[in-house]
Amino acid sequence: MPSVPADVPAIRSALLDWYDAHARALAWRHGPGSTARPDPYRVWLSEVMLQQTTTPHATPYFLAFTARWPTVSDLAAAEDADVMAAWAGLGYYARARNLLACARAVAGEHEGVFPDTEAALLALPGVGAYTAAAVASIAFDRAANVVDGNVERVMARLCAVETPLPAAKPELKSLAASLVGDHRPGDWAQALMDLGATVCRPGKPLCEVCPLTAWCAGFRTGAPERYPLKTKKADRPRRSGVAWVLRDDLGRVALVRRPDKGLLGGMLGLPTSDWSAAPDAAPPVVAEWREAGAIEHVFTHFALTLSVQAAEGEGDFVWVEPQEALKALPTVFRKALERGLA
DNA sequence: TACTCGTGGCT
DNA sequence: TAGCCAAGAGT
Repeated sequence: MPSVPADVPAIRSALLDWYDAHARALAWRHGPGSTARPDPYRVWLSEVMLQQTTTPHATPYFLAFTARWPTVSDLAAAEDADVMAAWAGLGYYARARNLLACARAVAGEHEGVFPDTEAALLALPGVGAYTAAAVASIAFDRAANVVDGNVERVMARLCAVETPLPAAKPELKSLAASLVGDHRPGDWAQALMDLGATVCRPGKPLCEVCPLTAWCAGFRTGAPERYPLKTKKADRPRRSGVAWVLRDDLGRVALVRRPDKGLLGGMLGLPTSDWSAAPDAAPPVVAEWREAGAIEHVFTHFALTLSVQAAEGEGDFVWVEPQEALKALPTVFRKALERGLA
């Protein structure tokens, strides 16, 4: 078990100084050391959007959501379909369902005001250990232990942790906890994450500009990029199926609302076969189907080839104008629809 | 605990 | 190009 970093006050001071000079300007962030109290709604919304999602990808969604729903009460009053459509393309759609559930819990059970403790935040839908700690520290100035993938990597390098992920998670969290303090908790959390994102990067870390090299055991090994160690992941299987692009005499596209649970849950989608079926699976309605090609899409745990067939016809579907459908669909269906319309 | 759950950019 | 990776949560 690696020891707690020596000289905690010096490490904290060095990183906070670095943050004051190098903090990134982000849509949801006030300047470092700002006395303006961040809006908990915006902090929470940004943290949910940033779960497993890059800043460039999340930023336009954050701007669109805050423009359309300026407060948590506005979001709580939104239609489910509008929120799911606005989330389309961002991925991990359970986040959008939980986002609405959380907004409605805050509006209905907390009088529209976000709770200001880590424990109370943790009880909200879609708010886990990371997000509860992040909102508590950034929005409410609580000394919470904010641990994401960046922080895990920084700790693994700083302390040269030889245990591979994911088994090392408790150890890395404990190391991060030893550095948390009451001074500028929100800035501390963001400084650690910014350092991981821009300096202590997964590949080719920029140790020459890092404020922590004096204390970094990984740096002293000469190969800091080796950390954190990881156990090998299983190979990604390949699946296939058929997607059907059916258009009525007005040119509208036939869509289906997917069940709330499971892949792409709660989202609109094209009618498809099972994604293990042979390409001759039975179409949803009788029509003169023609081959329109195929699309590839890679999910987290499998790769998918969808053969696309197109036809004109009628049936019991959600009929949507093609331009609207393209905006409201998850990427895999957007790709298939574009192929079917071509 | 281990698996499910998206997407796009980078190497 | 095929894998890696990103401010994780729910089950």
